[in-house]
Amino acid sequence: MNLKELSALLNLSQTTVSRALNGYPEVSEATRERVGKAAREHNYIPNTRAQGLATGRTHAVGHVIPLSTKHEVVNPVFTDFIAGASEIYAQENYDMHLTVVPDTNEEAAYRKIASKGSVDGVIVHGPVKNDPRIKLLQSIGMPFVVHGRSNTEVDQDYAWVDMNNKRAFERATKFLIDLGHTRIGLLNGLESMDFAIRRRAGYQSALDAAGIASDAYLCRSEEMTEDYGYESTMAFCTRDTPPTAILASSIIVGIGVRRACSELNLTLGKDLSLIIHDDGLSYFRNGAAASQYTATRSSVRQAGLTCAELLMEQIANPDVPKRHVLMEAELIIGSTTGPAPRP
Amino acid sequence: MNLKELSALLNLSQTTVSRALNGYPEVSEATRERVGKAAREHNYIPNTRAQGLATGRTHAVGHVIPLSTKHEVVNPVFTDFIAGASEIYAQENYDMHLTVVPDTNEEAAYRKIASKGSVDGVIVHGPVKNDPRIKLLQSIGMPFVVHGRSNTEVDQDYAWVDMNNKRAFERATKFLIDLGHTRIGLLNGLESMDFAIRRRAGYQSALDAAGIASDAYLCRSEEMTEDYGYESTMAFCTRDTPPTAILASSIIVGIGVRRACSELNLTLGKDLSLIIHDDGLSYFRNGAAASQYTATRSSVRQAGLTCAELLMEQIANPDVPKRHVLMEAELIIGSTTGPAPRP
DNA sequence: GCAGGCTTTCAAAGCGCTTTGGTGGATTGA
DNA sequence: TCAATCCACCAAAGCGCTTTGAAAGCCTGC
Repeated sequence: MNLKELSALLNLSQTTVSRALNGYPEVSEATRERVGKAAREHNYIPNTRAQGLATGRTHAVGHVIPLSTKHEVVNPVFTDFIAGASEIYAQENYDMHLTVVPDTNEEAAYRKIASKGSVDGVIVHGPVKNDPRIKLLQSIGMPFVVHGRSNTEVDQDYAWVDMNNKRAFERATKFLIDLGHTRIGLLNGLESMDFAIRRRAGYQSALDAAGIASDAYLCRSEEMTEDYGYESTMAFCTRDTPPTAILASSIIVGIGVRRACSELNLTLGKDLSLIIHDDGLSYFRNGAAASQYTATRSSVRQAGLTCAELLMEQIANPDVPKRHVLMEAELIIGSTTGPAPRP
Repeated sequence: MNLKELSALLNLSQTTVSRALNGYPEVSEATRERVGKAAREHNYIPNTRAQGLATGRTHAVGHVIPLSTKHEVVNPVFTDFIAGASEIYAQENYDMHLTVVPDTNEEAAYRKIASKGSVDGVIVHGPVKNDPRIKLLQSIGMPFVVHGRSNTEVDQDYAWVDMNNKRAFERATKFLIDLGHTRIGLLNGLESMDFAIRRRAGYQSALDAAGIASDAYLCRSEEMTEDYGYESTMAFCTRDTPPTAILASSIIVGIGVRRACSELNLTLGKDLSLIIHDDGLSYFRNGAAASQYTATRSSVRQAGLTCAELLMEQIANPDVPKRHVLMEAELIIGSTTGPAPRP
């Protein structure tokens, strides 16, 4: 059933039917109801492509996942972000397009997305240092919101939603230092990514403030898998002077650390302290059990929701000033931290 | 830059430019090259909406996530599936649309997707028993592939890709029985879902074969979160007669079981045996470490890839007979299983 | 030298919608 | 009663592409 058929059925022009359906005032209440009823009865739904062609609006947004960050799509953090965003999309009747772009020619990919005209705006994932995509999207003139930030050298006139990564990791590190730890391992995410750079900076800043020299061996940077946590802990603990505490960039890495500990017969919070960053992942609740992790917590689902909101806002009104949202993480005290063991 | 502008620039008709770009034979090699060059130089990319309107093809597929399965989007299993599928999409230059539909009016949602005309086909996730969506999509006439199956009462003429869930869980249960276990807990997924029903059947069938009565208390059904594994194990083990073995539907549930064990000071493979189903999740490799889980293994990423392939096939040629792919799981022996402890 | 057949190009219709710019008829005010 | 206003509706253009049907130009071969 299309507009033409429906209007023929009703003995009305396409114009009138279209207006009736879209709530324009120049239609009598009587016909509006008649049209609405018929549309419902015959399951009439406007063809989005045609609608998009005519209006220039697609009612869809794109999420572009660079393949360069290895497999960001499969990152549970990404998944929870998407879930948050799609709450807004469902509500606003927007579609979500997922595009995985190979890193070979990212610029071309974004240009393509823009000229294909299949989305009204995009969310930029996994910003790196001085991310070229920002300038690119600005020049193309496509509305976008960045999940995270790029560093400050780039023109700041873009919308972003970020967590205060530096502050969170600074606090966590300081918390460990206050407990007497001096050898603190950092299992960071990929340090090509902006968030990881900031976390590293926070960690470093707390060490500096306490006058503790940092040990390059204790700082690792990888994709945040369970295995990464496991392998790193195993490597750390077969060393002469293992760290007495570890800061892990994700609960998933933390799970790997825990597995290594149980294999090595170390008790978390006693033999080894652990603080994780808790994104509030739906499948990995860091609840109030005896084994709760000490954590910096900030909901990535909420971040997704906020990003989507900002994007909707920008699409609706492109001239609105670009907003920035910086979320602070809470510090949750669990059972995985304790005073540094005496040597 | 659009077709009109481009053809004006080249002093050619839109027809010729379009044909040149789409590889039609009735264009001289000379002009084809001239057109191709100009298109590249001016970053001309056809507008998908217009192309879609004209051809009836969108070059996009839809993944519809029922919200009824609580939050399937955030299920890491889903995520890995998507990653596999998008490999094919990237290769075939297809877009992926993600739609989260509230379970209130699923039928309407699918109809809507069909008439909106924004996708050429869909992948059906999380089929339940006697899933109404199958009949619906068949009647609408939209190409689709089901990840999983619905039970056999439904007309079988549809394409699906599934893992042999029954067989896998039957083998795993038998493996435990052979080790002397008789009280075997089952931490199943949501038993509204087809896959969970089959797993349950496999479990039951092995018990029956061994003449072991099943204990309703030992069978649980929930969303496969880490917490579910943890809580269930805690509940089991504060009982008079706890199970000596557990079968968990996902590595994530298994991780929760392990956490509970370390909290309860139980050694996996000695005090409690555990077999998980391992979907081969990218962020949770069940590698060859000392703590490797005994598992039934089948790559969900591969399943995603295969689903996408079948869908492409069907879109290209709707009259092709519907294919079914049934993947067998391997049984991997790790360190989390051992003989049943003597009472 | 010209009908017939190729090759290469084009104008125009159409995909399903929105939107512009009317039009005809009822209603109002003097 | 007639011009001025409104109201409710409509025909047609246009969004950017593909595709049909036709035509122009160039070879053939008799």
